[in-house]
Amino acid sequence: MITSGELFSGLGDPTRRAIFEQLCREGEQTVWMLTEQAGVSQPAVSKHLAVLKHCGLVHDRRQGREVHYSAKPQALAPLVDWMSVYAGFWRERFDRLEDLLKRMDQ
Amino acid sequence: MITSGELFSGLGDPTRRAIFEQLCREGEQTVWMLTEQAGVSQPAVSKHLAVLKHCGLVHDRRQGREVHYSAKPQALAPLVDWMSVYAGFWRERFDRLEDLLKRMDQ
DNA sequence: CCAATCCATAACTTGTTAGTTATGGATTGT
DNA sequence: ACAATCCATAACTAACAAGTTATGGATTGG
Repeated sequence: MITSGELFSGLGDPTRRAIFEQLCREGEQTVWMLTEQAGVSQPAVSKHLAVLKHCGLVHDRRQGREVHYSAKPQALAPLVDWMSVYAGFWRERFDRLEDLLKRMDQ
Repeated sequence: MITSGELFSGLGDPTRRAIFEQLCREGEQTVWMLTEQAGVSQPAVSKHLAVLKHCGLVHDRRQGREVHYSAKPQALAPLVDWMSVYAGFWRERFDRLEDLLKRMDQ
């Protein structure tokens, strides 16, 4: 299982977070599409995607010579759990999110 | 204002996160108490505390020659907001899926 | 007043990581 | 079959971050 720690450091890098955010916003994207936006080289993007994949934050689907990546926001669940413990103040706001993620788990 | 990015990298380090968690769990602590738990030298702890303070995650109160640190979980707010947005992308998709399933039932 | 304590900063070392270029495997189109 | 495209990996470099020891300021106790 992925820990909140791995997710924190996985999303700690700005470029990597931007890639994940783009996948969330715009849906499935090829490596090349992500590279155009990222402002870094294609191998750099591939490495970031490997890290995100290890965290379970993205899924890849090969189609011909293209690889399509998509976001898996459910993988944020351990972060939600961590936050609900340490951000007691926002307990209520988070209960709703937790419910949603649990429904997805089923 | 502190961005979610600064919080992600601020909490990305395991030692730093452990310090913050200890402050959340056990309340106000001196630097020395934190050092005993942290497993690293006192200057290392001080540097981590400086980072956490820059993120607004801790507050320090000097009393004599001791400095008491305490957690400020409210500073996690930008992270909560970030999560709401990007866990929300999942919800939209889930809703669309629900719609689709409903239409298929008919 | 002097020694001891608590902490922060400075200076430095080292390990990690994000970036690069080079390359090769797999696939497609001609 | 061949050239071109898409992507991942390897190998390397450079930058940063986290650790160390050394030091000094501030405070307390004797």
